[in-house]
Amino acid sequence: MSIKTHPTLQDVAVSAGVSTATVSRALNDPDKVGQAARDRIDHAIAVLGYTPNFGARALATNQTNTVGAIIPTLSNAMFASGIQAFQEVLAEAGVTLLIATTGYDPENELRQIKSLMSQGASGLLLIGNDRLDETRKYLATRRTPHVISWCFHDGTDQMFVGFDNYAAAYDATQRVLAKGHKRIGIIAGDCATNDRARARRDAAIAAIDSAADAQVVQVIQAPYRIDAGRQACEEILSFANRPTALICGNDVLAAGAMIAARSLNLKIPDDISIIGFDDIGLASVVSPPMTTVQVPQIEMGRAAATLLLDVVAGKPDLTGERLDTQFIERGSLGPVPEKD
Amino acid sequence: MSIKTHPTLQDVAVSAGVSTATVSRALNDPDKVGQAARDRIDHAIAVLGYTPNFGARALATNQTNTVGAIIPTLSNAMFASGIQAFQEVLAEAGVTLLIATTGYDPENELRQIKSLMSQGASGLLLIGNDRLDETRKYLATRRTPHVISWCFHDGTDQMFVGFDNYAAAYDATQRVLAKGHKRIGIIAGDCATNDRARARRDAAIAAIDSAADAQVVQVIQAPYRIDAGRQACEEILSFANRPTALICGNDVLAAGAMIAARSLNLKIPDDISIIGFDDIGLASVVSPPMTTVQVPQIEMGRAAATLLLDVVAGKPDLTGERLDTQFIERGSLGPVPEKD
DNA sequence: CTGAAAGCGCTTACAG
DNA sequence: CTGAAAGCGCTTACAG
Repeated sequence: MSIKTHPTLQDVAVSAGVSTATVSRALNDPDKVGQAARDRIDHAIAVLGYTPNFGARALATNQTNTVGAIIPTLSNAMFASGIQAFQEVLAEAGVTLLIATTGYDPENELRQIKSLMSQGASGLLLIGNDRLDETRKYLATRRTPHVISWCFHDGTDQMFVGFDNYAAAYDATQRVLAKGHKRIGIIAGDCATNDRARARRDAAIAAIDSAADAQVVQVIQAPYRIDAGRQACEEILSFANRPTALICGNDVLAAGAMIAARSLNLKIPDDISIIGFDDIGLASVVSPPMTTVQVPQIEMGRAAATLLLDVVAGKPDLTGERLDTQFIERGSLGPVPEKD
Repeated sequence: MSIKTHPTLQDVAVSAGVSTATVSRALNDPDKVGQAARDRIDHAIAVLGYTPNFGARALATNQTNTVGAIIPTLSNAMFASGIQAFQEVLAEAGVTLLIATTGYDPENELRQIKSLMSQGASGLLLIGNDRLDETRKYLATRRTPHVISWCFHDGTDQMFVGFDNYAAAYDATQRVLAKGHKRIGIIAGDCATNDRARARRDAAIAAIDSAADAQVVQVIQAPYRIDAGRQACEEILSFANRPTALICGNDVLAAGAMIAARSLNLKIPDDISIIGFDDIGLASVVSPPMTTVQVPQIEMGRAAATLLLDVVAGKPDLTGERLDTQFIERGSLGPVPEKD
């Protein structure tokens, strides 16, 4: 028995007694083909188990029906849900998702961009606005269709579908200040290559600074991992003049901080308030439930997909979209302790 | 200014004063090309900003360097981490990941399989062993290289890289029984199209049945969402003869159950023990920390990628891999209440 | 409605 | 080390 390689359009044509052109039409534009021919073709396809060859079609039509997403990590629930929504919209449009992760490394981002583009991606979803100059140049010179998400900025020619991290964090910090907290600690994400983390941190600092009598007790950076948040929190709480509130770069960090606080026998929020960012599933499950900033991930993923599809299709007059976040007050935020 | 379409191999060849064959060699097997020619070619590539056309290359070589993963959802932390690891291994091997989700719908799985295959995936990662007969036939007749993960079965010709859900859940249930619990409730995942959920449920029931004096108080199915777990738990706890322990299909369900128990003023584990499955990040963050079954997701993702790459490469004598799970005892499991 | 034929951009024996 | 040329499997004007 010989190994039968995949059947081609040609095989179908022969089997159905028509030309390859007709088979191709039957596949892509059935109305252009007579009923009789169509029936024979359908039958031949079924019998042969024919599937179109992707490369050949891509070469002939010069389009791949493929789009790429390059994200820091899939491990964060934050991105996972957004990408899930992103993918669903693509699937509805018959577009396939290529995915790659960078681990927050800009060099890696450039590498993955090149890789996905050479794999035929006709457009790209990128996260955040921190990237190599070389990457910007690459994107610009090839006019790579792309949409940037998880952040939003005005007055650029970039297409953003996201939210204003700075504004959201500033607002959240003001809510904390409104509870009377004067000494506040900040556990920021790794800011080096992460503009969202930086914006959140800077906003918190700015808001606190602008409140006459409040002060930033300490700012620590930690990677987005529970244990890192825990460790950072332990460090902050070991200081003499302990803060009464902790503002964290995201929910994962805040969850770690809550563990640390508890292990030091501090009551949340009686002894210390802790707030996160993102409102991932975990936030409402911990106890007390976590005060955080809700990011419209699903909506963002869907909107980004829709826009990217439009960009790829070359629609004119496209603009980005700024989505709203929402401060979610739950049990982990309380008034400043009386004794203070 | 005319819109310059992407430069081709041909353009590079002309610009470098060589034939396309030589440029192609310089790209794929540089040693076969003289230094001088190589230099001119590299220069031309840089100046022109040339990127190989994916479709053409795929057509000519009959390989795509692309692999697909079709998973129920990206929203569950469970899959996200495993897929992340899977993707990293692929990236190291220069292979790109196509991703699609099914929402636990078998019809959708088949659709996505066809879609990714027609997009040129040279192999597939599939989750679990529940699927349409039609899907099995499709996979078999085309000899689609694929690896099945998140479950493991002996004595098939299928390639599994996963763990034994039944054994793991059976073991976990025995640990619960060993604490003296007699009345046990089960909140299973949706079992209809999910063999892992079914195996976990059946194992729990079997283990309880085999314990002389223990009984299954109730079995409820719920989709893997926190609110669904919460609701299911409320329902179970509303019965007169309330269970002293709750075995949940996964951590998400267990987290919901913990919220419900707390809202009914039941202390965990003093009044009721709750255990989950998967050991996602959330499990160690809730309080009390959740007793669960740790699944080696990272390792599983990596192993699945390695195996799939081998399968695609046509390596002989390949076999699946059964990974071990580990029962993680944390605060949410306690002895049966005294008063009982 | 249908077919013959050119062309998409690469790779790869085959010759030299 | 290098080039001419065929071929990969489709699509799509062009003609009929």
